[in-house]
Amino acid sequence: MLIKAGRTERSVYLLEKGVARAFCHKDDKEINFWLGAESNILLSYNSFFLNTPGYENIELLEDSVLYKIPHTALQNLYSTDLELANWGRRLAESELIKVEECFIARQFKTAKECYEDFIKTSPDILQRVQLGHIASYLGISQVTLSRIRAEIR
Amino acid sequence: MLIKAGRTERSVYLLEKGVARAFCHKDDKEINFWLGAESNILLSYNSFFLNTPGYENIELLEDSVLYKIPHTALQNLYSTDLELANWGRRLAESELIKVEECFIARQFKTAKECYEDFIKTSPDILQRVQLGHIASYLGISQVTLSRIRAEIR
DNA sequence: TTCATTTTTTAACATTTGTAAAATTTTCTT
DNA sequence: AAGAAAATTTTACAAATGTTAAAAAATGAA
Repeated sequence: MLIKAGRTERSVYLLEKGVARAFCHKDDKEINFWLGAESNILLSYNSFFLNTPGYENIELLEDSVLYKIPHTALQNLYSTDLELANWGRRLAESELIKVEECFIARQFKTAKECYEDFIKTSPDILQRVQLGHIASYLGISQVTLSRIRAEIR
Repeated sequence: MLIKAGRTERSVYLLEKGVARAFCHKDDKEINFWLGAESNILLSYNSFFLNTPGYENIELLEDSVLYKIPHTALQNLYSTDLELANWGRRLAESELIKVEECFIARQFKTAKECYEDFIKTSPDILQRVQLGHIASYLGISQVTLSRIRAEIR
C-alpha cells in the first residue's frame, strides 16, 4: 500500500516499474477507479492538491520501483520557477482530459465496448492484473466481465 | 451553441449568468456530460488545452451573459507571469478533482443516489433545465429518472 | 380561456447486469 | 507430479434499467 485513504499525502510518486491501482471503499467493498503501469505518476489528487486527507488508496500490484517527490519541494519549485509552474499546469490539464475522457466513455459505451477499449489501450495491464481488478475498474461485476470475454472469444 | 465539436476552440468563457450543458454525440443521440450555471468556466478541455478539434459541444440553455478570454491572451500570460501560471495550474487541478469525483461517484452509486446528490448540490439547475437533460447527465434514461422521482416523492 | 405543443409520467415488455453458488481452470507449493 | 489454494467461468435466478408507446400534466400562443 503506497497511499492510504484518510491520510494527508505529502508526496507524489513516479512509477518507474510496476503496476498500481487506485481504489476507494464502498461499504465493505473496494472499487478501483484507476489502473496504470510504468511511467505513470501516482498521487491522490484530492489529498495532494488540497493538502487534506484523501479518500483514495493506491496499491502496488507488483514489486515496483518508484521515485518519490516531496510536496514541499514541488510547491517551492512551482512558486519560484515559471517553467515548472507551467509544467505542473500542463500536467494537470492533460490528466484532466484523460479523466474526462474516461468519464464520458463510461456514459457512452457498453461494458463490452469499454473492455474492448481496455484491451487495445492497455494489453500489458490485462496480462499483469487479476480480472477482478479489471472488472472493478470497468465498473462491472466479474461475472459480467467473464460473460463479455466468453462472447468475444 | 457556444462551442461546437470538430472545431478548434480559441477561447474560454466565464459564465456570468445562465445555464449551460456540455454534450457529445453517440450515434444519433446526444449525451450530456456536464451541467453548470453561474460562475463556471466554459471550455472544451480537449480542444482548448491541446489546441486541436474537440469532440465536445457546449450549449447555453438560457439567455446568458459571458466573458470571453482569447486563447492567445491566456497563453501569453501563462508564459510570462508566474502568478498566473500557478493560477492556471490550480484551476486545472481543482477541475481535475471535480471530474474525478464525478467519475468515482458514477462507479459507486446507484442512479437514485446520483440523483439525490444532484438535488442537494444543484437544486437551482434542477428547476431551470428539462429533466431529459438531467437524465442524460446522470447517465440514465428519462424513464428511469421518472421512476426514481416517483419513488422519492 | 382554449387549443396545440411540449414535457413528464406511466405501462408493458425485453435486455442487461448483479448475486450467490457451483464447476472448472490455473497457479503455487511441497 | 500431486494436492491445495486461488482465480476464473458458468449457471440459475433476481433486480435494475432500457425501449417503445400511450396517458397525463404542464406550458405557451392566439
